[in-house]
Amino acid sequence: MSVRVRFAPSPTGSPHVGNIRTAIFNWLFARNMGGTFILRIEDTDRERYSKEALQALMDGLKWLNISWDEGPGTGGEYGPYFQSERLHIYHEYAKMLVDKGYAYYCSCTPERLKEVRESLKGKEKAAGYDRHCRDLGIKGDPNDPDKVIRFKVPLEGKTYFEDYIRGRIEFDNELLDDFVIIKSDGYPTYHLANIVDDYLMKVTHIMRGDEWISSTGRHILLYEGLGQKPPVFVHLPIILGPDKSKLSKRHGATSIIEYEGMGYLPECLFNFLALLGWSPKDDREIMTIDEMVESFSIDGINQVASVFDHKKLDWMNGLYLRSLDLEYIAEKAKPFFENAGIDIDDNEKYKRIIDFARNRIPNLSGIVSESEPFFRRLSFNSEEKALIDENKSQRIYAYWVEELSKKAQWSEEDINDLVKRSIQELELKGKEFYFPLRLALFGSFHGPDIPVIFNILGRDQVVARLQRLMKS
RNA sequence: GUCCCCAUCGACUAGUGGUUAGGUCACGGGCCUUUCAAGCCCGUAGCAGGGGUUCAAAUCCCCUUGGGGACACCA
Repeated sequence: MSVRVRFAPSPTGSPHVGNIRTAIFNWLFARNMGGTFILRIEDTDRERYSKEALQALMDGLKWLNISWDEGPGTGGEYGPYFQSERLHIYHEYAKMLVDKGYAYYCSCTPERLKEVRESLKGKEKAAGYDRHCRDLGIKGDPNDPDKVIRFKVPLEGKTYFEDYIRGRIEFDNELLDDFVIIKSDGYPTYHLANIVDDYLMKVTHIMRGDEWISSTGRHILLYEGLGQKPPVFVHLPIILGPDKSKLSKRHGATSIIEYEGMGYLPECLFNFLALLGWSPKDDREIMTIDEMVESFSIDGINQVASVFDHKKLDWMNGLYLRSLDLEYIAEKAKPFFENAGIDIDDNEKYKRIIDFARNRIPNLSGIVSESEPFFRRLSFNSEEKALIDENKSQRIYAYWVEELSKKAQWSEEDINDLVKRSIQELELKGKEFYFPLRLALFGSFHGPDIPVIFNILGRDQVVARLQRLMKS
């Protein structure tokens, strides 16, 4: 049987790297097995639903090149893929569960529930609900605004399941409460919608975050109620912040949209996230999508939560920045220059600058400040001015202006020769030559090699920059 | 508090009874070099603790400790 997996996010916020990592694992698994990757939108929480979040989510997946075989915009024979459009289906199954005695209507008010929870606090075997309506035989309809439908959890016994990477996990039924499956607004809870959809969409493997383990007992019970065999469960370790607590806002960026904004490359983020909790079991780290698809396996998934290490991300992104096609990087960098209001119409010059700047930065957000000296009119502080005005410096500038005017075309070799000649003829030490010259051309003591600067600026610009600083 | 999950360098990980415990990031040192990056080389650093099982345990079992997650008409 062909593998079918799904990524089922809830559009309630910006796409979190933890969720995206789950998407990556599912996608990789589907592609590796030649199976189907489904995108299903779990929008049953109307309070927290956000249209922007949905858009950001789909944009994020597209940015990372994660395509879905079935889902919004793509269609598929098991749709619709928005849970909000499947209410009649959940109602049908909920009614069936009630009819078969697996569930019941409950008319307890939120106030009463709160009181019950308070009174149960501290008790040893405290479940959240006291089963007040369990045997009242209340009649109703899923749409009734004053009733919910609850699942009738067996009072004793154990419920267990076999996790693919953790083995057998079991729960005491008496610790589970009669959880809600249809809310008073007629929408299903995650538990019901999830199980019904996975069953109807013929999902074979559920790969989801670790935090779902404790709910899985309920899900197993639901499958039993439906008379179905549950799919394979694969619970993924979660991603932690540097302080080892669940990765969240206070650890800095958590949304992939933010990473895009900071100038991380999708290729890198995909690679990095894939390696968080998964290993190809050899020493490879930098891998293409195809290589990851080729070597992906559930057996390579770790059961340990992993810390999101920004420093390693930076290293990896720098690597991608330097090794990917120049045209591509230049294209990705454009928005950063546009935002800074820098004119990059001279495409050849622009690309030379990118080629220089890209190997000195961890992400594209730094590319503007790195290459800015090539665009703006240089300014100097008093210390720098003093060096510029020194006799030795002035002699260098004059010598270069004169030499450069002799011909129009200068190769890298020519410039290197000129550098050597200058040092000899003007009888200077290395630093006495390089510092003033680089300062004049690049505005800083530190920076690119002289031939690199020359190559980017071109002869005329170099001459112009020198002449501006010459005392006549 | 209750239930569940987890435990190899600071971080990501390889390791499935016999290894000098390997790789990567970070860190330290060196090389290259006019400088800053990049690159290359070398190095520091780890099996949480305690009991078993076994000729042999990072690997299997138990306990302790530590960390994490879940306990909603949210997912």
